[in-house]
Amino acid sequence: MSTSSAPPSAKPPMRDALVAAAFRLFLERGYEQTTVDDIVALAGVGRRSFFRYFPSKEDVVFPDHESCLAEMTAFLAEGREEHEPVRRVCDAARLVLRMYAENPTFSVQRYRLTKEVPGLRAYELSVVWRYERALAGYLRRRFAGEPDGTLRADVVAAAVVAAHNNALRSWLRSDGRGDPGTAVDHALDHVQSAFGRPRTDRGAPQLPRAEGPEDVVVLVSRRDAPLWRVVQQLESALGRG
Amino acid sequence: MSTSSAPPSAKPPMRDALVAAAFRLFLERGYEQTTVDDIVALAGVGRRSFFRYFPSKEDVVFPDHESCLAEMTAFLAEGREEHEPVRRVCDAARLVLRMYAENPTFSVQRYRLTKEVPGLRAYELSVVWRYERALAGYLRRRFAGEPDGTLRADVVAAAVVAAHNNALRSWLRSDGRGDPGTAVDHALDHVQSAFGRPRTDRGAPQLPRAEGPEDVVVLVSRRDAPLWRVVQQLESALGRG
DNA sequence: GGGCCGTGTGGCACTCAGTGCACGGGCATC
DNA sequence: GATGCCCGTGCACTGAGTGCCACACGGCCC
Repeated sequence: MSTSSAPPSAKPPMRDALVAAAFRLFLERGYEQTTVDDIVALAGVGRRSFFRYFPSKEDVVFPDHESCLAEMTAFLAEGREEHEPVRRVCDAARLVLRMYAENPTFSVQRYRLTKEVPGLRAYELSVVWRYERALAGYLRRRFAGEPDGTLRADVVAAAVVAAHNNALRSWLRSDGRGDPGTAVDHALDHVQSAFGRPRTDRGAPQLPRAEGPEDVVVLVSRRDAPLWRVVQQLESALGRG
Repeated sequence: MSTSSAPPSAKPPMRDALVAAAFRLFLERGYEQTTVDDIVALAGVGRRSFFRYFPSKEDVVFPDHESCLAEMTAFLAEGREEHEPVRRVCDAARLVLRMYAENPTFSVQRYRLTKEVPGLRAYELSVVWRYERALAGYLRRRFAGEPDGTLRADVVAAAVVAAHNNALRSWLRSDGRGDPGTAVDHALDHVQSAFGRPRTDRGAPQLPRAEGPEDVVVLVSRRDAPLWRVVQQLESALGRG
């Protein structure tokens, strides 16, 4: 029952006690109405110890993001060349979803807090920003050399984060009922179909082969037609999106 | 010459004096090494007056974003049905660029500050977030009723902001030399070509007319070819991108 | 002119987040 | 048992932000 026999990433019970005490007070009297002294009094520890575990009062609301960010960084670092870049960052975003889905009630409580308290919202933004920069950094490396590589990397990273958050928030608004996975998959598919450029064509292309005339599309367009319309017609001609 | 005759948004000179004093100190000894007492001492005003004009120490670094946000909100509110939505939010983003471009040296100084100081970075994120929510709110209204309308709205807004910031930051890194407009236009074109689906086709399309065979492009593609490659070929065939 | 406002400003005291530092107690090692 | 170390604690301090009151200035009515 003791946690003292787990050398790697042993969870200090004190940390968890602080988080529990903090959330109890935050929920019953609000974040700003709760002082750090209140928290440590309820947890039965010294005030100084709070700041040993959490650099700031806001950090106690997001106790697991630091490790999740490290997990995402590792996941992106171990990415191989054969991974399609956009697909890879979508999978990385799913790591964050998994963390939220592991503790639905906790996630919903935190969501309600961050929605109400401006300071927590700002803090969450800086956390999300670090995720986004991790994704963008990975994409920049993968797109290196391509024209507008960094631009595309930044835009795709932002789109992936936005899609992920859109689905995540809608799940959180529903009190964490149901499976958030399918909604996030759908949202990320949306982004992937808009941006996904398989890079596998440099190695083993695996491009599906045309097998007959019915697999060929001929598009006739005016040169000065708006590109969006051409793409729109092209999409419907190809039977997509 | 007096400002007493301008009831709406009359600029108190005290506000400007505080901003000037603050930046002088921030630049010469750093943001965190400068206290609010230092600022008010240099500006020759009382400490209490500082917090009359700026709700927090961070606000003095972004003295014009509040009005710019109001400007953007008004710009989006006056948007007509005939405006293509994605195009409209791109134009709204250009309002922010214009604000930065109006004071290049100030913008560059602020950029250096926000890059170094984590607290300012977090504050800037919350400002950018409000811009993004304004854009997303507009798009949600325009996409209302469409399947995945809110998802598309959030993703497009995030992409527009990311593209804008990508170009803006590269301009800021170059010490504000040159014209940021073309880079931002290019970045936003990138987003528009990925997402732009004009709705004008319900009204008067105004499609340009082809005038001869040299204005016609014929593209032959396999039906199962990756869309991105087809678009790429299409772009070069049309002489764009 | 002498009161009566509303507004802008300064001063003061206070709360609270966050930090530096030094102390004390367990705990392993030699 | 002495040494060093890690962890938790108490204390004093800085600095941001707030509430409250006093004061000065200008107009306005009586």
